Amino acid sequence: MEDQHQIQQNRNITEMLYSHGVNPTKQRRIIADVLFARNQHVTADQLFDAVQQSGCRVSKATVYNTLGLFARKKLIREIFIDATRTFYDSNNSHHHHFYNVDTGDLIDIKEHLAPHFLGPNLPDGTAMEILDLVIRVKNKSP
Amino acid sequence: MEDQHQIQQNRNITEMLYSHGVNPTKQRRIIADVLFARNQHVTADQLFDAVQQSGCRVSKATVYNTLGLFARKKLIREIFIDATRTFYDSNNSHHHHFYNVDTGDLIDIKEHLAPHFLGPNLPDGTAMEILDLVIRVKNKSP
DNA sequence: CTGATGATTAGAATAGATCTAAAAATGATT
DNA sequence: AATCATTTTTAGATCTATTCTAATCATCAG
Repeated sequence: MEDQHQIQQNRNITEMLYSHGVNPTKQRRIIADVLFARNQHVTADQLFDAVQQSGCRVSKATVYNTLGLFARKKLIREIFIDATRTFYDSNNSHHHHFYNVDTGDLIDIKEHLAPHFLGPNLPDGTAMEILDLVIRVKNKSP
Repeated sequence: MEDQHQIQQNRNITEMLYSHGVNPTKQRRIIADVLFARNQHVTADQLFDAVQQSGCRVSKATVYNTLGLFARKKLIREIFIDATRTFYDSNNSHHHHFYNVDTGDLIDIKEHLAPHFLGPNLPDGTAMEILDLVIRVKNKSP
């Protein structure tokens, strides 16, 4: 039963990698497995630890390379909080984030709430510090 | 005439520092002078170079400390592009940014354009890569 | 099997930022 | 002016997230 579920999970992950143009190597499947186990925000370091804990051995360089690759292939999103905090978000759907500068928590903003920033929709017990919006653009190919 | 303007500029900067609760020391005035000479986006490193070029000597540590202080005191804004790119924006008014991933340019978005992101308002010759919105909140003081 | 290509790895290297401890400046008090 | 406390600056060391390097390993077409 568990095995059945695990096999299904592996198949899904392999599919997902393929469909995003990522060659599903062993390490990439391990990393994806941990990363997509649930929607979550992780740092490269946290993910490295989580992979270790799962009993598999993947080097830290591979974790960094793979997260970069996944982000480039739009499997996941990179979120730059500050110079020492880069999160990876396995939830690929259109949404934004609250970041609590006191606690370091990164919290999802449901997309439909986005127009209501100025209303009373901040997380309980928090006040807005600053809203930073960066739109990354790229040069149009000619 | 130039001197007169410079004196006025210095007075303005001293005022500005005071009014934001920053003790206007020599180095801080030098840094503010270069930083506010025009609205601009600079990295700590670029600012350090610019200060050098202006003929004044301020250590790099002081540049970092001072930029951090100014940001904390809301004289300027910190913009985190990625793990190795932190910009400081001397334009304190309410606005956002385009970042060109190909060129590394940081370009202002006029606030009133913000609701029209999806329209044809991107910088010429560019296409949207990703829109990242992070709202930084802090715990309400009890 | 053989060679080519791509992936992974450990550890070194890099770079932005921060820390440290000492020196210098400032300012208040006598 | 001399003393003391406080703040600021500084050079250099240190930290830490990330990237690089060069060697090894895996995969697969022929």
